[in-house]
Amino acid sequence: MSDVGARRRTGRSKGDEREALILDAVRALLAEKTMAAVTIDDITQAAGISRTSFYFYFPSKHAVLARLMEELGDSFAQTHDWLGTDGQSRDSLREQLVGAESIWRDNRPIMACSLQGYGETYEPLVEFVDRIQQRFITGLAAKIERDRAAGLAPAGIDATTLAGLVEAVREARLAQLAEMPEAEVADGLDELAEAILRLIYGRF
Amino acid sequence: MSDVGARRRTGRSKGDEREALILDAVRALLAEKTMAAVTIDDITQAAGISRTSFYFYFPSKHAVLARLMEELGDSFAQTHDWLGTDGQSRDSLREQLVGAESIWRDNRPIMACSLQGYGETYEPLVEFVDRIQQRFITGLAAKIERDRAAGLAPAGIDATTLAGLVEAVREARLAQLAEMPEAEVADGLDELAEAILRLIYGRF
DNA sequence: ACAAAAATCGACAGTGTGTCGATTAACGCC
DNA sequence: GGCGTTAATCGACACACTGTCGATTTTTGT
Repeated sequence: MSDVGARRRTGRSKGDEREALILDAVRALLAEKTMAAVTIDDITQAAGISRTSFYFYFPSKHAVLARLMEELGDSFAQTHDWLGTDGQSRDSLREQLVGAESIWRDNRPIMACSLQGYGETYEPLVEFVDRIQQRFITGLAAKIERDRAAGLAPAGIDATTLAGLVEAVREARLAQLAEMPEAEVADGLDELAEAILRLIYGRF
Repeated sequence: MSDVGARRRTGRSKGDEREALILDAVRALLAEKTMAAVTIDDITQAAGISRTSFYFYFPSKHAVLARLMEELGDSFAQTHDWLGTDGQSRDSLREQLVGAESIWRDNRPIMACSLQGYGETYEPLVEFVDRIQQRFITGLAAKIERDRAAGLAPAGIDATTLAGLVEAVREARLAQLAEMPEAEVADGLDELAEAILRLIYGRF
């Protein structure tokens, strides 16, 4: 269940348990406050450990957030199947959006941190978020070029740029939807799908 | 040249001058550091005043930023003429974007603060940014509905929602463009205009 | 059982914020 | 041109949060 870092040589338990405790504490705190407002003392108090113990496990608050996000990065990677399709594939797109929205909804506070620009000071975090976005953007750019070559999509905007624009609406809207009552989500996703298709395939 | 707040009864000069000094200092500092990294001591030092003097003029760093932004709010309001047109009016849209981009470029650090989500803790600032966005969104929503009634634009997405999506791409892209060399801007704005038109008028 | 490494602790030093009471400078008026 | 009132400035303080140290206690492998 361990064998994670090179820090502990054998499969210890006490430490990993504490680590999980900290992660949980932060998750819980994030439900009430914004990350910037959460203090180390809040965390240690919630986790029932002492200040110094925290620093034994993580070098800073940012590092905790990074860990929290890493777990999510994998989830998102699994919702990219639409990128593999050809043409509009509206249903596949919708499915992809449904998946992404539910990740957003389930991890609202954590996701919010990234676009609140928290951790602008902490390079690793910025890079990490960037990498996830880039993965989506390059994937989408490839799909767009494929579709254009097949005559399914109009030219007119550089494929990578366009993919970036799509990513921007997608993210902005998912963030909003995750804040809204679940009943309105279905419509919201339909609209978002329509918007994305217009961006890529729209003519006028 | 004064008569601003109710704080000073007569048209003093020393105070206003100092206030301007602080504003300038922050503007200058913002060119190097991010707002979160700028400290009050940085400001007072750059402005050549003492810590307490700063607090005489502004209650906090946020307040300075708010002031800086207010000045910009007016500028933006003047670039909304496209919203009054009917139909695509690509040229007018482009013009509007050119104007907005140049404001962005000239005030990059300040604008960046708002979308870095700095001041998430400071309600007035959040509200202010919101209000500016809302002005654009409601204006655009009205235009969209007008165009739809005239049969110039397809239905399918709630007008206000769509306006919000447009605002999202617009802002995201303007932010990026302001970071790029000026030579690439022209193309970038063409692409952005195309994307916006696709969102509003696109069919497929 | 016993050394080595993991984990915990209390106390400290640094940095940044915002506030207080007191002091100095500027104006308005007679 | 002095004199009260208000603007402006100052140094020092109290507070909150971060991150680090050296010392101490647990845990664990053999």
